[in-house]
Amino acid sequence: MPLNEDQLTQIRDERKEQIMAAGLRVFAKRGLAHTKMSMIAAEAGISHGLLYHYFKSKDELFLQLLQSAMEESIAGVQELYRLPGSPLDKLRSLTELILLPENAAHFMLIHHARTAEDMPDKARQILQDYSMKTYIDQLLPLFEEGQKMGELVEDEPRRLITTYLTVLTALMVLNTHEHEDFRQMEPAVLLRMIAKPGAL
Amino acid sequence: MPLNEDQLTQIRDERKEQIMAAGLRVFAKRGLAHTKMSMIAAEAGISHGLLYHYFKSKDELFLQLLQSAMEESIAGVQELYRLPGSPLDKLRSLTELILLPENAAHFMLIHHARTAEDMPDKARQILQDYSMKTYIDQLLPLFEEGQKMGELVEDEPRRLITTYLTVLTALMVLNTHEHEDFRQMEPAVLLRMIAKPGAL
DNA sequence: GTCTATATTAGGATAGAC
DNA sequence: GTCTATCCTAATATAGAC
Repeated sequence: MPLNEDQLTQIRDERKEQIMAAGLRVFAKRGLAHTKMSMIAAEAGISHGLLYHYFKSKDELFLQLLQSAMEESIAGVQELYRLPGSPLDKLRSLTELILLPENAAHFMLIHHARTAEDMPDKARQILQDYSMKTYIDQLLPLFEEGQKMGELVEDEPRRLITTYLTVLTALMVLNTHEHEDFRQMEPAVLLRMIAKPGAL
Repeated sequence: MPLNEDQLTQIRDERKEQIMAAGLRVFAKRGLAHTKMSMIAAEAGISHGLLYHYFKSKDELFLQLLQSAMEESIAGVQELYRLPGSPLDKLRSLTELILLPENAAHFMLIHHARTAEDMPDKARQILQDYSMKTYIDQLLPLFEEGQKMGELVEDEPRRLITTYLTVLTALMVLNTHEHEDFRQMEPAVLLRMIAKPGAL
């Protein structure tokens, strides 16, 4: 018996999800240029040609993944404000969140988009839409409150946020390549950069 | 009049240096797989074919560059002991050294070797020869002295060194892509991770 | 919807002229 | 010692069979 409209739609949606999950894993590990479509096809367990049935090109697949990775990372920061605890507690949560291995693939994808030399213009556009400034603006109230409460050092807040985010960003990149030389960071050590000594 | 033996040797040495300098710049930026031999030739201002006259293959050129980058980074750490000042002063110098833009290319080359998926076995061998353990062993006396003097926190020293080097390594990678979003780190902020509050 | 050819181009490596 | 022309493989993308 033939498949009806709904069943076909469902198959298509499932396939697309399956391809995007596979694409995220492979792109995160190897970057855009060095990922072959055949790798993604193999990772997703489908044929090479079918990939092109769902995504017009390698770039298009990458761009869709980048867009959703950016959206999720912004949403992650916004979530902080809904957590209980002091500003320092929330920043500890942020630190843990960023260092979580499950999240590494998203961050790595963004890293590749930021650093690869031959990114399509569309990718640069997406990166600009969610620049560091976006994150700083979101975190500013939290840092200012932490300083008022005496939990955080007195440095100029935007500057302090940039510094801390830079370190976290750097670590999440390293974090992806689970290299035995580099240890899993303890949030407490990192927080010493921004917290008043007594507050930890 | 024909060139004599010495002059030919000199031309060859100069060319080789010229190629290696160009190769370092391009490999550091783009990695092994994504660097085309034609890019290095263009950067060095010579033809594609001449490159192969001096280096058997792309891999061979990369491996020679990796080897010397590793040797120089180890030598840099050893230099610390010849500097004047307290252990904390020396660690401040190390931090500055690692964050220096002039050194970024070397570190980036090593980073690519560590993270790319398709590195030749020879590269993995070189990386093992100069693993994190090498650096830790070199820095251990310095950290122990710093702890004895009350300048550094009391954590287990090898663990503390690993943590600090991991952060520095992560930053030097980010440092390479001079991205306006990420600010140049101030050593003082980073040193808060390892120094006793009073010592800074 | 899915697969197996196939066209096409890019890039590593070599050969041979100068 | 240096360059240009060429070979050859790998990988993106498409066409067409099922």
